[in-house]
Amino acid sequence: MTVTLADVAARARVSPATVSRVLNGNYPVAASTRERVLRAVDDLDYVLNGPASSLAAATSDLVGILVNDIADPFFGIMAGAAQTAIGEGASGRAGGEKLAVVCNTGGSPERELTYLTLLQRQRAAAVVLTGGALEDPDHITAMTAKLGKLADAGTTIVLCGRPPVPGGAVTATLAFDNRGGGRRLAEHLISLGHRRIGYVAGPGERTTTRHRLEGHRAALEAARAADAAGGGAGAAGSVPEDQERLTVHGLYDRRSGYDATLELLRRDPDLTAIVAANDTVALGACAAVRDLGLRIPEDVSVAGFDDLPFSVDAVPALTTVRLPLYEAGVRAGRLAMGKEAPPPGGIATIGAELMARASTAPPRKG
Amino acid sequence: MTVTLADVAARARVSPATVSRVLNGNYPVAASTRERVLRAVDDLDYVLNGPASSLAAATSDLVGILVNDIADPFFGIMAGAAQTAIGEGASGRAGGEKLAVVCNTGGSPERELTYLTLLQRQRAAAVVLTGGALEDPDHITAMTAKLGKLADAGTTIVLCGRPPVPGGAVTATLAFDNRGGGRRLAEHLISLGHRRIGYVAGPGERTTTRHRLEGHRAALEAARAADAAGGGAGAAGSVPEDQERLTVHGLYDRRSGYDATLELLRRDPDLTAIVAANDTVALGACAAVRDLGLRIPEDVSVAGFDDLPFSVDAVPALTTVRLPLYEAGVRAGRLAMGKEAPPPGGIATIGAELMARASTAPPRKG
DNA sequence: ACGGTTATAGCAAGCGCTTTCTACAAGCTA
DNA sequence: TAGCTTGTAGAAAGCGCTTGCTATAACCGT
Repeated sequence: MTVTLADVAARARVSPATVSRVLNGNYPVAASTRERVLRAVDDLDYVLNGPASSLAAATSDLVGILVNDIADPFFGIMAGAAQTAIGEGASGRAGGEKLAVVCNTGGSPERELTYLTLLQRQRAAAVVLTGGALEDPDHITAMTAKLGKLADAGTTIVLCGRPPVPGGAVTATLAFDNRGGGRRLAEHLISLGHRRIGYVAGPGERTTTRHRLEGHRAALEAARAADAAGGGAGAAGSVPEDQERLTVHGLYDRRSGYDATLELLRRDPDLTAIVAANDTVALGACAAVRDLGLRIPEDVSVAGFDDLPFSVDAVPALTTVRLPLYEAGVRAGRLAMGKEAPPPGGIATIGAELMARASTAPPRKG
Repeated sequence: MTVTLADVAARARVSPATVSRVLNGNYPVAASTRERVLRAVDDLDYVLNGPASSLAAATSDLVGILVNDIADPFFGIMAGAAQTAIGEGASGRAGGEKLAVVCNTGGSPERELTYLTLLQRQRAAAVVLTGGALEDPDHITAMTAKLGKLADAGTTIVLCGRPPVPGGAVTATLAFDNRGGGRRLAEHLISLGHRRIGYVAGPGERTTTRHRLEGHRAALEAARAADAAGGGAGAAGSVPEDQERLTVHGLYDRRSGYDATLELLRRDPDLTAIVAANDTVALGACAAVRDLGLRIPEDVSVAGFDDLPFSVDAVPALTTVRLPLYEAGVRAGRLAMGKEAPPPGGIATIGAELMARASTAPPRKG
């Protein structure tokens, strides 16, 4: 049968209690005894029974990291960083190691809740939620309740790249400045002279989508006002009134970017720029623009969001908004482990930086 | 305090045993009783104590999926597919749900073993190992031993995209035909007329790297023989003897591709094609080729491996070798859950398909 | 109407660990 | 030397669940 604590104790000629204390390192044990125990552990090739340990201690070493789409490097980078931050610094022995695991919700609210229940069931030590949240009221209610229960059970909760949740259950929130990013990207295009800008948005019910779009619209609004104040239209006409018409929602994948871009350019062939929900979508947008026989950026500028690793290698290199995904992931991991104090108010906003590259340029003269 | 099975039992006016049996659905319970229990569960908002359950049942509902690099879509796609396959088909109630989690080893052998120990400790129901294995003898020994112990403890082990492991501990192996893929890619270039082909390999100690390279070399060897038989050099000279000189090892990232390509073209400016370890590396290779003022594919053809989603949008579209990552992941997940019978001999080889696109073309004459 | 099935449900013994409380030596102080 | 504190280790009571075995009705054929 499998080796148990008692077996180790017998071999080391100590009590099970002593073995437990050596393994957990939370109680003074004489050096000689410790050594004897450790040798017995090695000799017998003992592996702690996690469930038994968790049952007795009423907590486990499981840390869950929830992501919307594990195949998307946006999440992969954050999750990997968090997992690294959680795993490292584990004291060599059985003590410190946490089991940092990532759970892929696929963007489904049901699976998100299921995973949280499963983690709750395992008495997870901490949970990190990444990516934009769904804005469905029922889901928000359910999530708030679930997070509250997790917090009550002693689970640390950290949000990474997702807006704050009311209720005090969350230990720390790292929110991305998606509004600011959207705004800066639009301002960049405006300053280049663009006024008719198509927008390929992500799923409409996600906070990330909404915030980026809000920033975008705000910048356009400001430009319209400025143009009006400056006495009429800008370099390339004026900002269209009906922004809804220049917006198409899709998923965060290439195909959506392709289809939406075709649709946008059909609706308004005079668009001089396309802003995409993220870099993957932007790639699809580029393909669509090219398939229409247009050049980037001479005929149409294209911009993305996230600055994923492949974006700099796109041709032309993609103008995008950089989010410090890795750094945010590391910080989230550290916060989940209590290795770092939460920011004041529990909330920190993480900046989004414009990366102006070759895929955007001034529009051709009318 | 937290609600326990006993609380539910009391409220439903049954014994704890009955509640357990309702929840697990592995024992006949009268419909009326079941309903009463289920209502009590809902009323009290009861969540099973996983550790207690696992301790008593000597098994858990944890399924671990190990990946080398979670930020790489290659792994993300497989892991996501496996997770989906494992999660779905869970009978609605507390019964079937497995907690499918992915663990990021970062390619480190130590972390790989650590994760396996952690999963062993949790009495994981199954483990899926993805990606190429390390060829270090010590690590192989340690892994074989560890997998043996896991198997002894009743954990199902499935390999996905990794060569078979001797010893019988593994339930099923899905091996990618990396050799065949490497060969077909080289044959494609050879048939286009290329003879001096640079190779940007992955980390030398990985099976995937070695197999792809072996396929590549075999095709070149065959071409050399054919050229000789056919009376001399082919369209663009003959296949160089010293293939080592045309091979540079790096990591699976863009930077490695960039650096290695500069190095290759420095060593031999007459190269007419570059084969990269994977698509990400190929992107870096493309950037290097361009920075040297050369055109793709007119001056230098470039090819990748994996057919990641962004590859079709590269400019020019990347010639690559498609691996059915999603399908393989699903199958691995189903095998891990015992939803599918293992292939004969426990091993299935998964084909690799050449995707000839615009980044490869015949070399310019002489 | 009665022994024998069959369908349900309860009893109680663990599963392997953690941790409180207690016990025992030593090493001090006074 | 008596009486403490301090350092170290053991005894034992659970943690909350599963499951083999047992008990009780209800039901059957004859």
